[in-house]
Amino acid sequence: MRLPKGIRWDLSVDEAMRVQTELSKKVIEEDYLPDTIRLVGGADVHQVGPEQMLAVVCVVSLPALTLVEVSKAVTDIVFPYIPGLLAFRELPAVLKAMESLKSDPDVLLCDAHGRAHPRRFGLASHIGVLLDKPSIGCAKSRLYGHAREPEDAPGEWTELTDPRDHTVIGAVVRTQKSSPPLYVSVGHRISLPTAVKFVQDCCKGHRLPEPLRLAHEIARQSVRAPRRLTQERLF
DNA sequence: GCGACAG
DNA sequence: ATCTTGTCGC
Repeated sequence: MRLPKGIRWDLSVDEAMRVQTELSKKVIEEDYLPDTIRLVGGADVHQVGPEQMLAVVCVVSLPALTLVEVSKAVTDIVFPYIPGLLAFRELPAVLKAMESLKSDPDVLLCDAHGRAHPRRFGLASHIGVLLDKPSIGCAKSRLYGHAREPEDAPGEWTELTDPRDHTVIGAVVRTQKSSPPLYVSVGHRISLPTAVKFVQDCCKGHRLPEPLRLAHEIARQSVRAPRRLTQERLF
C-alpha cells in the first residue's frame, strides 16, 4: 500500500495539537466505503524496550474471520507518550507496517480512539485521513467523553458524548459478558452505527474484534522472545 | 489549583 | 505500553 510522503514527526506539543485540530476538519463521518466488505484490517502497536515500537497489522476476511495476512514493522520511538497525542508516537510504526501490506483491507480497526478525542482526532482518524481509508477507533478505555455503563450483555451499548456540546462522539460497547466495554468511535469514512456493527460482527466470543485480538497476540509473542528486535528477526 | 489522562 | 503470581469467575 502506498504512503503519503513528506510527513514531519519532529513536532512540538503545540504544533502536534494544531495539526490535529486542522486535520480533524477532513474527517468524514458518513459511510464512504465499499458496499460489500471482504477484508478487515486491525493494527496494534507494542513498545519494545525503551526505544523501539513494534506495529502488527492483521487482515481478516469476512464473514468467516479467517486470517489472510500479517505484516510487522519496527521503528525507533520519536515522540513521548502524551494522552491525546498517541498518534505521534505510534503512527510511524503503523504506517511502516501498512506500507508492506500486500492486501488492501476495506476498513481498518485501530487499538485507539477516533473522534472520541479532545480535538476529535485520535490515532484512528489520523491514520484514516492520511491513507484516505475507512477506519474505526476501538479503544479499551476512555480518553474523553461521558457515558453511562452499558448493560452486561453482548450487543448492549450506550452513547459517548462530548461534555462541551453534548455531541455524540462514540459508543461504549459491551462485546462480551462480564468484560469491560470497548470505546468505539468513527475514524474516517464511516458512520458510528456502521462502525459499531462492524466491531460486533468481528467479535467471535472475545472482548476484542478478531483483527485486533490477533494483532495484539502476535505482537505480544514477537516481543517475548528476543530482547532486541531487527526487521529480519520478525520473520 | 486539582484531577483526568488512548497506548 | 511495561514491570509481574497466583487466583477467582465465566
